[in-house]
Amino acid sequence: MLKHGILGLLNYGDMTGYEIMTIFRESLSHFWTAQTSQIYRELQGLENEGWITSKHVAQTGRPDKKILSITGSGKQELDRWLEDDRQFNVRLPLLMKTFFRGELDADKNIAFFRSLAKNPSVFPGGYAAAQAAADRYAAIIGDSGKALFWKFTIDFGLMYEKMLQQWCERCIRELKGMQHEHSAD
Amino acid sequence: MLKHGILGLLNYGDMTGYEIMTIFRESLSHFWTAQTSQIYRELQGLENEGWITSKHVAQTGRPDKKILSITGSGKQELDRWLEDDRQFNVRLPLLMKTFFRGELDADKNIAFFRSLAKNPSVFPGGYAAAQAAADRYAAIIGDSGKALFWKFTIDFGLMYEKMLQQWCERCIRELKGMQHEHSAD
DNA sequence: TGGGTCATGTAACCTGTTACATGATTAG
DNA sequence: CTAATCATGTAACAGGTTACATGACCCA
Repeated sequence: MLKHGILGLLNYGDMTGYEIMTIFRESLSHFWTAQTSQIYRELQGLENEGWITSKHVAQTGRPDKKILSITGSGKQELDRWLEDDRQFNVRLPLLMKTFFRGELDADKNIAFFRSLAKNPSVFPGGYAAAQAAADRYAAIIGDSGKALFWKFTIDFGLMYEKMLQQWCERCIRELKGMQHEHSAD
Repeated sequence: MLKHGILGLLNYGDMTGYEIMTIFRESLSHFWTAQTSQIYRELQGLENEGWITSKHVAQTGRPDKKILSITGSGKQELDRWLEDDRQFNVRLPLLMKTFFRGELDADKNIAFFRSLAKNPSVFPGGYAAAQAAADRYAAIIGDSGKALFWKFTIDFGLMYEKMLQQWCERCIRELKGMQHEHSAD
């Protein structure tokens, strides 16, 4: 996944690993976490596969850099990956923990859901910042059709956050209902 | 995550690896995928940590089995994990692909969102089956407080699916809007 | 003089994926 | 007779996490 994400970014234009990292932080990181070290490792993998090539550029006053470009076979691989519509493996750590929270007492659980509803999980920097970053890059990419899909992922994040809040409220209501039943015994 | 999920299941009562696997398929697998082989590997890890113990039971007519039990330190570890409310790493493969779908043409993308909206992603066996499994195990666990959290995860799945459908419809509308603009040129 | 930016990684470890392996009993 | 159920794994590889490493420039 990450490998193809990086390939997708390089498809917008040539970049250094450092630039990939900074764009990644403002875009893909909203739905995929990765450390800098992993990005550099994946870049080596992409080069080994022949999907990207690199050009060493000496600089004075700042570190030398490696400019990376997608190759023809890299573009082909990106398209192949995009066309593959199989379902993806689910992985929601939040639910894994929720599932077993019956071990903890109701007050702790209510506090948990309250804090979850309050803290934005998808855009820690806020929706506006995410949208601003998307607009900034849309101008660079210069293709409104491509930028639209960036926006779609931001829309998803917003809708997800709203849904999460509703779910939290519902869980809190049901937990409070249980508490009442108990005190009525 | 998986390690602690297995620990949580063993906290309901003693089980064999095989039983963990079957319960897993009807519960945790809705938000976490894992192969049988990984479950057995994690079980070895749990035993190495001293969080579970095993008892070999010889059987005639069917394979011998290993009955697993959570230990005191295992229960402690489970609680420690549950109390740790740090945010989790996000990982939404669906959005990774969506982000770059601008490479494909609008018709393909509309078809993609249509199929996504139609096919239930969280409960491939249907909501009713998931709920039935939860009820069945609730009777076994015999603790309505714990069963409530199982239900919460199913509620989440339902709300997520509805949200996903709305998102798909919205994306389709915007893509169609773009097509109109083009044909009006 | 201290922190942020630019710029690159290595190493060890842990977790997830894919493929393979075995074999008896029981229900249709 | 054949498929499902019970019951256990190993091996190799791919991908993600954590910790560590270097160093010059520029701005406050």
